[in-house]
Amino acid sequence: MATNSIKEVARRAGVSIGTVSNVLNRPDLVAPATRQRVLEAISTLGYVRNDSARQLRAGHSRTVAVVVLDVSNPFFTDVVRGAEAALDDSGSMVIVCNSDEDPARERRHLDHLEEQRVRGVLITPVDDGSNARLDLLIRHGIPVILVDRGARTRNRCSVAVDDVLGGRLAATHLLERGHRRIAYVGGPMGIAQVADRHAGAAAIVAETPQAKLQLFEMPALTTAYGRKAGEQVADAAPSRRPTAVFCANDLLALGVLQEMTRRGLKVPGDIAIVGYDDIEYAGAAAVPLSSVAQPRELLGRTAAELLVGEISDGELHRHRQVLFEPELVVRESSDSTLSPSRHR
Amino acid sequence: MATNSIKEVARRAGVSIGTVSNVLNRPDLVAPATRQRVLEAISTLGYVRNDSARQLRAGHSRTVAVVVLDVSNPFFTDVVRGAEAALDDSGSMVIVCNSDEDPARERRHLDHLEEQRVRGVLITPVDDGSNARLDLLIRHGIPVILVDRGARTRNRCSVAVDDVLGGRLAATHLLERGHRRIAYVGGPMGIAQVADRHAGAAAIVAETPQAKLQLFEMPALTTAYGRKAGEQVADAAPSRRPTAVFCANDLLALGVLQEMTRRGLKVPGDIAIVGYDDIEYAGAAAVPLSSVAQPRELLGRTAAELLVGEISDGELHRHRQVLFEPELVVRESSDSTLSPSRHR
DNA sequence: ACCGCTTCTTGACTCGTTTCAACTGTCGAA
DNA sequence: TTCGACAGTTGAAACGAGTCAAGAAGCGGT
Repeated sequence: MATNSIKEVARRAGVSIGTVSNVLNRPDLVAPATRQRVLEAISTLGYVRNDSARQLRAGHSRTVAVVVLDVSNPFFTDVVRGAEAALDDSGSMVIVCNSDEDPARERRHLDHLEEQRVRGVLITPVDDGSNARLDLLIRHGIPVILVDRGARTRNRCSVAVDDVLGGRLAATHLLERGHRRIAYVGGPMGIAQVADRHAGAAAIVAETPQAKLQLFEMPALTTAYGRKAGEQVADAAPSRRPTAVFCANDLLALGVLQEMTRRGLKVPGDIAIVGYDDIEYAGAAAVPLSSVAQPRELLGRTAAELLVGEISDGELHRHRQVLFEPELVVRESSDSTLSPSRHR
Repeated sequence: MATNSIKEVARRAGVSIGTVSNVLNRPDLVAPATRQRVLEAISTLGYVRNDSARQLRAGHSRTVAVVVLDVSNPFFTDVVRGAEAALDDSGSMVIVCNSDEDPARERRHLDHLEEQRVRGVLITPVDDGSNARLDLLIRHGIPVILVDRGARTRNRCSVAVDDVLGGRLAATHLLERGHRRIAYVGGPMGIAQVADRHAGAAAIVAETPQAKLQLFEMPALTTAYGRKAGEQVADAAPSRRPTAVFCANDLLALGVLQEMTRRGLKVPGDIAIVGYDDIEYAGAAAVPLSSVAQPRELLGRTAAELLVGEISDGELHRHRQVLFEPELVVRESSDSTLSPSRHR
């Protein structure tokens, strides 16, 4: 029962295997009566197509893999959602692989995916070292779309969000509200996103006389380090203390918010806070958090569409680098104008 | 270059395909010199095994599927993590499928997985209607492990967490802190978890004289409905207002917390709050949230282990139903004793 | 020179599907 | 009566890897 092949079905229906295959793949080629008989045989036998055999014949599978840095990160789960939505009615299946920021795991996944001859890979690579492995994939004929990493080389498509612009948006907003001493709480500057967001903010701040952007570089982008950063900011002498904090992600921002609340500093009255990513809980925080939102689903959807394009274009495909614009969502945590008197 | 088979390798190395296969699968059978030659051929050709062909021959794949209700839900991502950890060194690969609570999507996934002859399926089914489909899978020889759903029928293994106990833990805790008027904020009672948690709490409350559990049934388990529930609770006449709220999940609890804060009610002073699930942000809320924690990774890990067991046991496998115990994590939101004077 | 033994190596066959050239009927037109 | 056209149907030949009975080669002993 577990192993019923097309051959069994053919025997049962009194036709050849070719006909069964036709019923399955080009039903209109088969006479209605025959088709009926075959379908009955299929259902009484409980026959289920064997995908391995199909793939072997076809030379490739119909699955698309999404390799993410962290399955539990809402950013990536939304990207996956978008990709799924785009591929839903193309007959392909999406499988999600979790590299967990571990190069070895990523490698293992890519090896396995190549053995599976997947149709294509959407990936946020762990580091630049992945590039050699990805080049190999591409040379072996498996299209690769980079997600949230601008492609340095031009031999692949990519989708990303403009982090520099995100930094500019946040800084512009805070400057408009009258803030002149602004803190940037970030993670390791080795992370491109962290550095880019800083660069954008710094560029805008530099254009404003008397405005200063003070950098706090934390070891990781977590709530705990957010609290620590909050301490450092709050400990500054009142006359030099930043009146606003822009954080590289929302977890840091929530940490900062907690610490301010703990110390009885009012948000946004004493300190305004802007986060980044607009995670689900940003709006649900004690003081709803302003945040730079990225079009996450769109990112996944577009990546998938680029992939479909690349597959169907074949040889004459031109790789594209798509860059999306983030949007600032202003909520209570930064929504007050600093009275001029508060300066200096 | 894209299509290199074992045959190419054999030609290149001047051996037969059988020998190449042996190098790949039982290297010790091959003389070192030959092995070396084959390995060189493999690397100069950039040969990559074709998994479809292997699977076709083997009769089944080496992947295990996890079908979850919602990829973005931390509960499930942790379950996936656990399963991955357990299967990491078994040579199997984990793929994640997202049913998104949609029976049709779930069906499509299961169909596809069966065609792929996956080694096994860990699934939290959308509803009881899935059972027929799952029975079919099992009859076709694919082991199914139910996650977070007690198995009604005995033809499959399952892992779950005791939600009734979770309700008891929360209620016991609140009663011990002196609360007698307790609210249960839940979602649709059609959801087994919601009903079970209520049942547990109700049972304990019923044992305590003068204690009352008031039910607030919201349409969904979201922060927004948490706020709404918070309004209802707070609007009660002070003499009848609950002094504690037990929520069916943390999102509801965060909503309640927000609403209380908005109205200037002190948590836990005026109202104590206990949530459920212990999501990442529970501890990071404005007032750190007490919550009933489930051993999520353990759930996934155990499910995977049951699967591995079932595969290796073969015919003589006895299905098991594993039930884990949740744990109450007490944090600030419920951590104060109600003074007796506050009663009535 | 032959035997028995071990150590490698071979290649035809198998897995289940798709494909496609070839075949069988049937019908209408010339 | 023969011919082509057409609609269905057939079955052998792939696809790539794993298996295993059988064979080859080497070696020591008699």
